[in-house]
Amino acid sequence: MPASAKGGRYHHGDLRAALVDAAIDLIAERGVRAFSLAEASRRIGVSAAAPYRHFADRDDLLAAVAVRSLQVFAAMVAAEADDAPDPRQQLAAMTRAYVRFAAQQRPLFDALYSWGLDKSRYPELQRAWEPVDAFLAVVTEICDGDAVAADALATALEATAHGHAMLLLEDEPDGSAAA
Amino acid sequence: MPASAKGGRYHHGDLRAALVDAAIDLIAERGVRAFSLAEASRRIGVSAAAPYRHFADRDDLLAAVAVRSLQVFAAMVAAEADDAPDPRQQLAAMTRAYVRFAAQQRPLFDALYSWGLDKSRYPELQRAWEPVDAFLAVVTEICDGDAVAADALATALEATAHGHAMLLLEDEPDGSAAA
DNA sequence: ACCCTATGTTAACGTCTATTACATTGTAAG
DNA sequence: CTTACAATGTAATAGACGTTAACATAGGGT
Repeated sequence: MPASAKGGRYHHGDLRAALVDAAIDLIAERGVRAFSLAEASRRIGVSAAAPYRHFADRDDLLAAVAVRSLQVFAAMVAAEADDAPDPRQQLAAMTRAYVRFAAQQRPLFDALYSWGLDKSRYPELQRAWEPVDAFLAVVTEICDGDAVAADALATALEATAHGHAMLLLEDEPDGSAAA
Repeated sequence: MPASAKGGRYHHGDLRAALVDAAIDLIAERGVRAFSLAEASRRIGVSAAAPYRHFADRDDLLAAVAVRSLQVFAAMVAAEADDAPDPRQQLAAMTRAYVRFAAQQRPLFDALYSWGLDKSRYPELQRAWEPVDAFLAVVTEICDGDAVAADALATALEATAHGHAMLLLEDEPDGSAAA
C-alpha cells in the first residue's frame, strides 16, 4: 500500500523521461563516475528495480542521456547556422556552436565522447547522430563536387573543433558548468 | 599460513608496480568501466584489501596508471622528435607522435583524457605532464619571441592533434588495441 | 465486470569499495 | 642473536550498487 508516501500513485506516469532527467541532474552535480541507478531511483521516489522496466541496464540509460544530448546539440547547431547567409559562414557558425555546446552543456557533451558507450549496441544513439552529421553536408557544398577535398575538410574541421573543445574543458574537475 | 598456495611468499615484493601492470592489462582487455581493484588483486594473488596499503582508493591507482601513460607518451614524443633537424619538423614529428600514441596505446591514451581524474588532487600526475608540455617549448622557438603568437599556435596545434586522435579512435568499442 | 498487460514493489544474490583488527615478515638497534 | 618496530599482507565485515525473480496493482479493451 505505501506507494511512496507522497502523492502515492503506484504508477509514475512517465518514469522513463523522469529517469533521464534525474540522470542528467545527478551527472551534472557529481559526474558520471558517481552516478548510480539506485540514487536516481531514490530521488524520483521509486524502487531501485523500477528502472529495469524501461532500460535494459545502467548503460542503456546512459545511452538515452546521450540521445537527449544529441537533440540539444543539434538544436544549438541549427540555431546558430540558420542566421548565416552563405555556406562558409554556416560552417563557421556550426564550429562555434560545437565549442559553445561543449562549454555550456558539459555533462551532455561528455555523454557524447567521454563515456565510452559502444555505439554499435545502441541503434537509437546511432540514429541520433544523423542530424548532426547532416550539417556537415555544407562542406561538400563548399568544396563543390570534389569529394576527396570535402572529406579532408570535414575531418580537419571536426578535429579542430573537437580538439579546442577538449582543451577548453581540460582541468575542470567534472561537475562544474550546468544548465 | 596459506599465503597464496603458490610460491607462498607472504610479502609480494613489489605489489605496487604489479598492481599498475595488472590494471593496464585489465583495462586493455575490457575497458576502464569493467576494471575493478578486486579482480586485479585476484589476478595477482593477493587479498582485496592489499591494494589499500599502496593506494588510497581506486582512483589513486588509476592516477598511477595515468602517470605511467605519460612516461610512455613522453618517450614516444622524444623518440620521434629527436630525428627532426629543425624546430618546424620537430613540431610535425611531435604531432605525429601524439596521434600515433593515441592509436597504438589506446588504454594509456584514455587514461589521460577519458577518465575524468581530478588532476588537482594528484600532484604526481601534474608533475608527469611537465615533460610533455616542455616539448611545446619548440613552438616559442618557431614564433621567435612573439608570446601571443606562440600561445595561439600551441593551442591550435594541440587542438588539432587531439581532435584528430579522437576522431581516429571514435567508434572503436573500447578494448581494442594493446601493447 | 473481467482479464491482460504494463508498470511498480520487495526480497534476494553476488560483486565491488573501503575499513578495522589481526598476522607475518624484514630489519635494525641493543 | 634477539627483540621490538615498521611495513606489508589477510580475514572479516559493513554498506552501496546492479541485476534478477516473484509478487502486486493500475488501467484499458473485450
